[in-house]
Amino acid sequence: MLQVTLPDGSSRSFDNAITVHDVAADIGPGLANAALAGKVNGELVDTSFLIESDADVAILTSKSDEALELIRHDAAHVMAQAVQELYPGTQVTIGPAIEDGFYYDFAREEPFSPTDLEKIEDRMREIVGRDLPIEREVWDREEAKRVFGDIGEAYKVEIIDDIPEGEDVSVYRQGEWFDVCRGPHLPSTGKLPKAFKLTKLAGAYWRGDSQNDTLQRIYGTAWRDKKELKAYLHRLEEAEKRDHRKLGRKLDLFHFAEEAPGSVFWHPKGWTLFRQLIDYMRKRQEAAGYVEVNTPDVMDRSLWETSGHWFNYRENMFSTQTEDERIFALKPMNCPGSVSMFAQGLKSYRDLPLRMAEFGKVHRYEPSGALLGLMRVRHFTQDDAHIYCTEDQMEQECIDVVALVLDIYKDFGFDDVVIKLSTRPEKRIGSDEVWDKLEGALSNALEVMGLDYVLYPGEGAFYGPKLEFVLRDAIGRDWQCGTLQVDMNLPERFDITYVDESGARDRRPVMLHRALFGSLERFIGILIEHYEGKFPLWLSPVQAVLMTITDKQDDYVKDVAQRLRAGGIRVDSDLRNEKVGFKIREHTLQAVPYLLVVGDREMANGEVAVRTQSGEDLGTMPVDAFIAHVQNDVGELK
RNA sequence: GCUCAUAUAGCUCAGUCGGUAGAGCACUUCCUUGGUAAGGAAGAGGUCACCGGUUCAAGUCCGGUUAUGAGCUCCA
Repeated sequence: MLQVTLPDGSSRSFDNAITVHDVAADIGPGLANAALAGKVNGELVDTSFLIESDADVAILTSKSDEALELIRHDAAHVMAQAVQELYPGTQVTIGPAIEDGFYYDFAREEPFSPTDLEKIEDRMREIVGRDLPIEREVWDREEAKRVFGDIGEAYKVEIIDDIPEGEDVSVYRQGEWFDVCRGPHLPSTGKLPKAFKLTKLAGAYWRGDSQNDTLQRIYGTAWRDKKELKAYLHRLEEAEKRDHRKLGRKLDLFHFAEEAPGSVFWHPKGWTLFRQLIDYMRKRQEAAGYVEVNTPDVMDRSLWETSGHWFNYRENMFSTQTEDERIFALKPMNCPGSVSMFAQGLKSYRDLPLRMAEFGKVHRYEPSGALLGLMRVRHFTQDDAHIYCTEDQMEQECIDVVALVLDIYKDFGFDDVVIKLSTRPEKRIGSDEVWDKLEGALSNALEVMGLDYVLYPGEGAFYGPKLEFVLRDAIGRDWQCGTLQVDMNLPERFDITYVDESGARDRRPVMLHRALFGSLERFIGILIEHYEGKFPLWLSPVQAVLMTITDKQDDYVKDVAQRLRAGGIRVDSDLRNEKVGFKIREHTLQAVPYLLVVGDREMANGEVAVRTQSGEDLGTMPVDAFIAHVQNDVGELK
């Protein structure tokens, strides 16, 4: 006798051991047919899993989220089978489910072409049509290695070697094809919904290590049904319209040129945006007790030797040799300049915490393949700051930084920001006691504030742990924007000190590195996609456009434009010989918040007719009333 | 840096089998003076990314370089 308890609390008894499928069949034939997998005592299993003692059992159908993962994993297997049928000699490696889909990495001399993807997709549908039962087998480890070795699957042999001793080597078989896999899987290939699509081809390194062989990765997406697939593809299309590179061109914000890869040419409108953000940050920082400084862009090699960059970061630095054979480098980071600044003159404990901000332009020679629009550039501006404080002050300073960055993000509508905490890496400097202190300062700050975070063990910088504040772009890529790092290394290297209460001159401050936008370039890239180019009034490069109906209003409009500018409004005038409908359309597409139409009537009354970007008609109002309206609308952010 | 792809007018793109390049929008001029998402006509605009090769002939085929894109790696 064994008893099975279902999620609703009801239970069923069976005389002998039974499979998950049997349990489903016992409940009803419809469920037996729909069952894709089971959950036994919380563990995901195949429908063929044998239940031998009392257990909590749930039947998973395509409705559950876990089933969607199974579907994607199965799609990867079906793809691998299709690839090996079509291209014999291709080796399989790994193929997991990922967000929205799956991939599989293959080893094959000849590259796959985009047309191959169509063939593979067709073959996948055929394999689904064959409705091959998917069966789990447990193999002897050495036997498994021999079989996979014999058929030339060298990577699989490595994978089998990596399965921990004592764990089963499970092999899943579908028809002639089989693969080492932990599972679970669907009962048969016919259960895989024909709602998948192969999306892209890419190179990938074996085990994610650039020292290893390059494999060919095929990405696909898979869903419960065609409707979901269609919705996903539509979502992608919509996201593409938000692409900051497209909008940057359309809205005339910036461009890139071949001569300066990874460096932005900011156009007047884009630079206005940039300046608004700097003005905003400056105000926030001043209110938070920061001072602002500026340090040189080009500094002598010796400074970079002291900071450690010359040895640890040189391949990422732009350097230059002058006529007198001195070697200078463009700063890749602001910290060494900041520390030099701190070292200037005598500092007292009374000066701490010293919060020193700098809008610093940094240059990093990033790998060519890493460049991406505004998101990853070689020349960017950080809203950087370094906070020098005592160890006792460190935690409160961390709390204040986290509170400030989250509050600032809120002003842009980023309410739930992903926070990552990266801790001590294997290669590091400093004692474990110091690391305990540094990591504790960061994690305590988050915990005191009741904030969730994701832990990335071993991902910290060699000199200290870091917090990252991550924002997502239109197509779902995550970008680190804000960052907070604690550092006891640089103060040591530069031997900076302060005088304490007792007059001792050799007290070492702790140093916090923080950037809130992170890079202005990247943050603007995120903002463009976030707002789809329709910036809030205070950020809009052009806040209002005055447009005439006929040339009789030209002089009046020039006069009104002067008054609006005097009122602090960024305004353009459109005096072109075009119909007003044409002008409305054009400036609406340019996402100008206020469109001001001026005809004879407005001119006679000293008014403007106001229309918003969204098409709302605010009617006519005197010029001063409009200025007041805008000033009110911009609010405190300005 | 690695794998694959792409590069034609300011922008978006077409260009078949190798035979000296085309559209729409934008731009300029003219007509039109029109009240809330595209008025009309004409014109100008290209060393087909760059370097080399094959060929009687290259935007088109081949090789290299650069840049860009997707992903990988990296991201102090």
